Amino acid sequence: MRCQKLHDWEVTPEEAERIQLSLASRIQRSLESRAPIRPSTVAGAVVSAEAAAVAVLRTSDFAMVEAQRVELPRPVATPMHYRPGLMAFAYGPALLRAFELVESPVDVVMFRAHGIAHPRRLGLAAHLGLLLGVPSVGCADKLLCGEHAPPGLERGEWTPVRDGDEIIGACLRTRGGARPLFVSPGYALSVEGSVDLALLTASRYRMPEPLREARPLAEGH
DNA sequence: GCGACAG
DNA sequence: ATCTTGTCGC
Repeated sequence: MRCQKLHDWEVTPEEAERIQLSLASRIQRSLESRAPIRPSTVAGAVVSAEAAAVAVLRTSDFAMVEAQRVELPRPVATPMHYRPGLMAFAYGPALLRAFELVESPVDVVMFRAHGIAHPRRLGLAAHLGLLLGVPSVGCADKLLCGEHAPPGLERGEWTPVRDGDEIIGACLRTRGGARPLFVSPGYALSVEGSVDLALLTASRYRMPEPLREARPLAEGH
């Protein structure tokens, strides 16, 4: 996959936040097109302290058709250097190198991170979706910002995540009785479209299949 | 102002 | 990441 270069990655935290604010307006425009998506392939992208991994799955049978892994440069993502809200600046370069290795066509990407459910509306999933020019969704275990009511216990039930007047994501029950997942639009998808994609890709398990496949690639080896 | 804070 | 609890795989 090819990726657009819109800015430097080696920047101060203050500069990183300015970049996020300037890119967030492009995301906003991309969310206006709320065409329902019927992907034939979905990629999952996961990072760990050691590596970034991308797994490409076919939606017909959820078989993995390609996997790529890139080790992180040693000093970048140590806990000491990680800042909530700036995750993309810690892991973005390695993730994009993994995407550059991907040869298969990818219709949509799911990230184990937030999309627009972010203090400046540019979580890693939104940021990288924009640079890749591919619709994307963020799927996280816990909230970074915003408020929500607890969703019902049945699979498919969800409540909006709100920050002030804005709806920035969904608290979604992807599996009955299990802890909900926080889903938010990345690039070129609405909240409803993001919920639909999460439910399409997660059936037996709480976590969407592309992320379940990518996780051990990022951690293992 | 203080603490919490995606991975 | 790290900790704890609830998720997940047998």
